[in-house]
Amino acid sequence: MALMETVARAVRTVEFVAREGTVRLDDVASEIGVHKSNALRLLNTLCELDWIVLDDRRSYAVSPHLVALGQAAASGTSFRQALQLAETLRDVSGETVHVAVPHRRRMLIVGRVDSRDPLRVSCQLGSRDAMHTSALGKAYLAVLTEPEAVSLIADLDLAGLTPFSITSRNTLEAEVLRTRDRGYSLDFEEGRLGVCCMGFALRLGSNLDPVAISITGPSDRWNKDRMRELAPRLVEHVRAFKAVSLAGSATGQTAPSTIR
Amino acid sequence: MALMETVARAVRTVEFVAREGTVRLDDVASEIGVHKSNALRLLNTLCELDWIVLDDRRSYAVSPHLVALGQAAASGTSFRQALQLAETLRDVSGETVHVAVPHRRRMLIVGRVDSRDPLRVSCQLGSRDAMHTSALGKAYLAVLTEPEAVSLIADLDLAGLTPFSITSRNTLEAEVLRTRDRGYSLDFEEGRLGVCCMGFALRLGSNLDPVAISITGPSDRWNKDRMRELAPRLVEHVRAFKAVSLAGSATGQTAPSTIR
DNA sequence: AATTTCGTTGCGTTCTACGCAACGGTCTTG
DNA sequence: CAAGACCGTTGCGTAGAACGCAACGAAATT
Repeated sequence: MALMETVARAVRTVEFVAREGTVRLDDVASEIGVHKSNALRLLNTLCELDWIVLDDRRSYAVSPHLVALGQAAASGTSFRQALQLAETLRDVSGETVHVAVPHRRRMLIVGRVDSRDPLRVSCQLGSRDAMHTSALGKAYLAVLTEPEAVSLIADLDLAGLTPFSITSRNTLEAEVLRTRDRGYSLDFEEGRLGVCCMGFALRLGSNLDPVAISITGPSDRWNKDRMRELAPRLVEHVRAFKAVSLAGSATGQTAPSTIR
Repeated sequence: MALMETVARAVRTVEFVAREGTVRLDDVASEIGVHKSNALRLLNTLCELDWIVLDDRRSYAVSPHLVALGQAAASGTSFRQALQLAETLRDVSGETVHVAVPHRRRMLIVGRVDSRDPLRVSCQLGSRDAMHTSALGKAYLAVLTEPEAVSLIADLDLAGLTPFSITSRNTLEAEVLRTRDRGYSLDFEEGRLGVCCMGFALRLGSNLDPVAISITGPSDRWNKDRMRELAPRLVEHVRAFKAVSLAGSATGQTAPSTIR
């Protein structure tokens, strides 16, 4: 499988610009590792295609049109399904529900259904949580096979974020095992003080990366007791959803995507 | 200026997949106009770069990672500014405020601040309104120079969406002139029955496309009287914002006439 | 189990993308 | 205000990548 270099460079360029917010020509050239004349053609082409814009004569930024692209990605069939479950879980728990996928050893938040309570926890779309300090990450690790999980954990940087963070590989592996038995993951102020989470993971597509879902709330009310009280209902909703989802994909036929 | 074909093909591929939701190899090949072996390499490369995923062994979809990209685009400096103004206008008017940019002869909605009223109007991010039937479009047309506006209007498809839609070029040009004098655009059920809008446009970057902002509400309460009542305050907020924005970005220099 | 459909691979050729180096504009410094 | 530095831009030749072709192989369909 031969990778197309030019495409890779273009993609890296767009991601670089998006990450930096606003960049200059030489920045791109050095980041991508090409001559500046080539970086210019790359940028010119991407401008022509409306993916990048000249912010101020000599500084480039990503084009607003990419917002529409991201929106399309968030409206994909898999996500529509996941968000539907997320809404159910929000209604049952009353707390904010996040949807995330693994990305570069972290969990990338791609969807959200906010709690109706004014006092709530809500993460920004596009932000990325560490695997070992979030219910999202631990739920994801728990649906992987044992060797997959172990090798992934071996690659993680187990930096502590709060006094409750797991910082040892052995502890994390044991926690993942317990999560697998339990059927859902937990996070009591491991990622952020005052914030607790409960997480699930599901495989939507057959060979698609699993998706993680977490219920996030303030530690005052979204605590161990409350979770234990709601766990059976929440687990049941996830189970039922998995059954429907699998049944739908088994026959191969999902709803035809009518866009627009 | 030579355009890079491979990059263009890759971009067109991504946009095609995003538009369709889920596609097969041959679809891409015929859409892009290349041999299927080449389409395969394109898709393989984009998969490797995590921009596209295999949904089900033989159907491709856009990757969730593009959500993060779109989010980055929506967090750009220009947009943060525009959304800030949008929030002010929402608070003053009580209605939903949309932010849009021109894209392929339509107005692409890239930002939104919702009304706090449960009964509200709210357009989906990424959707595209026609220019001649929206306050967004008419506000945009009004900040263009006369020849620019005329040539753009000449290219529009003036299909009527409601009995109140403008469907004649002369009427539209006259309306744009009146909008320019007035300082804001209006839309009384021209795009959708029961929905009224009031729009503004501003140039944020020096040679960036102008951004349009509209205040959208149900015709029952967001009517001519209410708009007339609030117009002075709203216009003043927009004016003040423009002043701050210009002072911050440029030395007061107007955009060079040559774009691209 | 046979047939068709569709994704995959190797190879040779063409054309594109790349680096180089010189040019010319704009912003900075003495 | 002038001299210099900086940075974006352009033409050109070449190396190498991208492309089409055609055969292969694995599913899906009958």
